[in-house]
Amino acid sequence: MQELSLNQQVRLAIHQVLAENFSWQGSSDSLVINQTKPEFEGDFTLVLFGLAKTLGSSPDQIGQSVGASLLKKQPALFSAFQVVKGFLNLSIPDKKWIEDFTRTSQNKTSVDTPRPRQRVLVEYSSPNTNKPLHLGHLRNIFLGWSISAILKKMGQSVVKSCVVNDRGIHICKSMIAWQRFGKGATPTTTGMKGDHFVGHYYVLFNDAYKKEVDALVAEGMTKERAEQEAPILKATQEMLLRWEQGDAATRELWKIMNDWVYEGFDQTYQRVGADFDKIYYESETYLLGKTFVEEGLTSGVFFRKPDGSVWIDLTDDGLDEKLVLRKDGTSVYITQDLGLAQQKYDEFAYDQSIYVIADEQNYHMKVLKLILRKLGKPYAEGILHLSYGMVELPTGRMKSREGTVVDADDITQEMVEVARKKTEELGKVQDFTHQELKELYETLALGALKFYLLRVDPKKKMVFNPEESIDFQGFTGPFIQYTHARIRSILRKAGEPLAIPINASLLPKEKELLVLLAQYPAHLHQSAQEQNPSVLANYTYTLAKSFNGFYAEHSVMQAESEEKRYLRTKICQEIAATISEAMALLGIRVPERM
RNA sequence: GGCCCUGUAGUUUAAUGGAUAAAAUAAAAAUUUCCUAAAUUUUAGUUACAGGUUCGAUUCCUGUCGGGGCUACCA
Repeated sequence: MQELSLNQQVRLAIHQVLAENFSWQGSSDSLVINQTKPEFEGDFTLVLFGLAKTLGSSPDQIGQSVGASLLKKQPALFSAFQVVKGFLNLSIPDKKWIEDFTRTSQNKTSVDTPRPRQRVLVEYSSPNTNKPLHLGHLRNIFLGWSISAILKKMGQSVVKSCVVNDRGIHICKSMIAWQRFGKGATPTTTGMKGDHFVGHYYVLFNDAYKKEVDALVAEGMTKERAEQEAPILKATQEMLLRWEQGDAATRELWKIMNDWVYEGFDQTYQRVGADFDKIYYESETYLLGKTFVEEGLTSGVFFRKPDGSVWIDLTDDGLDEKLVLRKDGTSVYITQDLGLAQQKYDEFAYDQSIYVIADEQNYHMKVLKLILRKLGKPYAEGILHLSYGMVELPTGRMKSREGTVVDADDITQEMVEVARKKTEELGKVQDFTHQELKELYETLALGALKFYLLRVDPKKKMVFNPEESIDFQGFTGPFIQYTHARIRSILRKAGEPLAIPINASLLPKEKELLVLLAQYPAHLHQSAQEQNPSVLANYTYTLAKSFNGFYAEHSVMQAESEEKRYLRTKICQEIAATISEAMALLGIRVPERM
């Protein structure tokens, strides 16, 4: 049988006493038990107000009664209590903390998974193939990767997938521009990374398009009309049509340009540590949804308008009528997604299908799930939109057409430069080989970048200021990496502790660390449950911060006694291991030295 | 217009309805004969506004004002 954590032991004990003393019927989960605020004596705090109401007794009376009984019944678990203004503060003896610490550190794998193993599909990073990745994509990638790692850690079976939007008007724009302005240039002849190369032609398209629109407007056409009539746009639309008809030349150019982009994407993915178990290409899946249209018409979920287009009426659900098939018979975005959802289910029989997509698509995802539900698809309920806020600049939203995007490769390289500069200034690793230095810079650069994007609640939009760049000090990845390197440095010298002294007393800084370490599983669970890596990021930072306070005040190697040296060495081991594991779940490596 | 999200120190972010709202950064200062000063310590500064529910509201509800997104026979 698995032993209970301290937290659970306390909760259970309180529950038992309440049942005995007051015949209380509530569940132990409904008890509000917090960590005691530092300005009060104690470790755990039971909030009494809610109980006072249901028990018809004063908070003070309940607190006194429960406190006294706990002390009497479980003197090994509780050493003291105090009732302050409706709060029952309970103290746990040092011995108990150390016991719990040694037990959990010996039994590291006990991040228990009570829930049955589930099959989870996580889709993240679904780029268009007409331009390179930017900072927003990075947030998406890091989130998706991290949540996959966290769910795996919780014992679930995770498949990471990616949908490549390789087809459509956007890539045709780059193709047209390349035909007209490219003069046969390639990434090789220009020395450009493939995705940037293709993105360059996307920009050229927009420049040319804008010029044509302006010219038409100057001739007296309205802007709306001009935007539809611009010859280069017409040409693009014709190209898309030829693509759909399977025109060989069009398909060939399309393939060449997409391959250039993939080469570029792959480099970026590899550098930032993104990987996928399954890649879907829109060009191979975009027709899948059409079978749904027949099915929906038959079952009466969809209806056909006189012009031949097919719709679904969602007004009863507070939404609009939504088109699922154009009058010309071609399918739209939502229809493709219906088909893809089915395909994913056929292939992986998932319990849960997570889509990591920006919150601008909240409506779309709501509709997707709703339609599948109306069609009676059993897997509809497993669909989950992990909606994240977009990364904005101080001036507002990033716009690729206006050239205000923060490019993913650029920002990564910038971080590497910062890492190099700082490392050289500090001069702590002058014995590193060229290769070791290179690796260190990558580790630090990506640590800074990933932590920056993951420390914020995914649901919230975030603002990135290119002027200020990303810090290496304070609430950052490198801060935690540095803390890890410091600990490892101690451990290289200290060796293995021979015994952990159960009866040692704890100094405040030591105890603080034990308390924090005991909270790790709870934070891990929370971040999995909320699908929110920032919980883990915040926790890890607090742990590192707390260690640095300890480090400044106490010496491990020169401890007051051998007993203390062993205890502190053990604490160092556990902190390092926890930091390392938590950071790994965020996709961040931690160095031995820096 | 309709629907959804959002408003916390100068700035970027925390806080299952719980005690005196917490960090970082920017600012001012202090700490290296001692395990890595990418660190630590100290000082000053915040819940848009008005109501309501509650023993208790940053959190829940209503309204006002600000910001954003969606509302395509684009993806």
